[in-house]
Amino acid sequence: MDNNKLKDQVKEEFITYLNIKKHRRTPERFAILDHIYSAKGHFDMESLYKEMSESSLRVSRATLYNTIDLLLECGLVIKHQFGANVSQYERAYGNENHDHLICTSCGEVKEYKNSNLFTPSQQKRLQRFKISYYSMYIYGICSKCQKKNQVQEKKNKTNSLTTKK
Amino acid sequence: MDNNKLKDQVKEEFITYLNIKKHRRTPERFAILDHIYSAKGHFDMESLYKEMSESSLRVSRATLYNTIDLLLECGLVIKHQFGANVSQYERAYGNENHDHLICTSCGEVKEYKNSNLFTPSQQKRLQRFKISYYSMYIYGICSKCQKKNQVQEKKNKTNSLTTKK
DNA sequence: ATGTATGCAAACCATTTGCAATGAC
DNA sequence: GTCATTGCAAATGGTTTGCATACAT
Repeated sequence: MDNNKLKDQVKEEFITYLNIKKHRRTPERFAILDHIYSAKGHFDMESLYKEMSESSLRVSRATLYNTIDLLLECGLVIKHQFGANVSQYERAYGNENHDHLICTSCGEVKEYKNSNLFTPSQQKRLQRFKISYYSMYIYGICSKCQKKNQVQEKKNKTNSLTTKK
Repeated sequence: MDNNKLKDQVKEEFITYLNIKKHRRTPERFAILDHIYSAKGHFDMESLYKEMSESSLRVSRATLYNTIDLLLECGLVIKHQFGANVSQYERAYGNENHDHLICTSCGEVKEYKNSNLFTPSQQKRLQRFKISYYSMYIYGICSKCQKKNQVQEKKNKTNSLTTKK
């Protein structure tokens, strides 16, 4: 399987990072990384905790948060805070580069493939800032909610007309 | 003053929104909008609360949160969650369009002017999503922290050499 | 007069922290 | 053997909520 290759690669990268930082290579840390790279898409801490509770190696919330911090620092995981109370995460590799469409009405988050990187002039202006990754959040109203709103507005109109009479 | 003109404009827009939604036009709501449009840049709820406590019309935290929700909904204020625990806000008008450079090392957030809008082909693909605004967050290491890290790494090297002896 | 909006304080809940026990080195 | 890491449970703190009072309509 192709995903196993990726898993090995990120594990290697994680080990290198742990060695440099002189952190220990615990089974919990590898299990968490492995689990995160078993699926694409967004996840939050609660779902990760529950999923891992049912897996071979159960880990505590504290360890989950600790390990996520390490994975964020070495760039293997990306963190998003779209507007809800819970932070969302996703693996950094094996996902296509994408922006996020966030509906401010229903909260739905959709991925939107968009591979426009920085132009040379932008790169130049950013030269002193070492980019590790970037996130584009596009807020608006999704098509479903637009329709819902239209229906709602029609209702309101009818109501105000009848009440005015 | 030019800013007063903007204040009047956004107040008008807010009134229109309140009327449509049949919300009341309370002095607190206008005071909060006015205060937010008195300065550029980011702010959080705590600083807004403290500043307004010292102003002519004191408002409670509850009202602050209620009103910010309204201002978000009608698009007069933008909300950011850069990674720290507190949400950051900024006024939507009178600020140049800008992206955000967020240093993952020290947490500093810098604005970066960047007026590249969506290309026609992107617009087309987004046609069913009604964009109200978008935020570009660029994570990385700022120049200051890069320097700090270099110094740190040199130290580590020296230490490991001496300990190896 | 009516019912929405405010202020206060308590509740909520994701995340962080303190500490004893574990296990990587 | 040493000390970083884990798991547990308690603490934290930004945000939300419930309810009595105030006030916009």
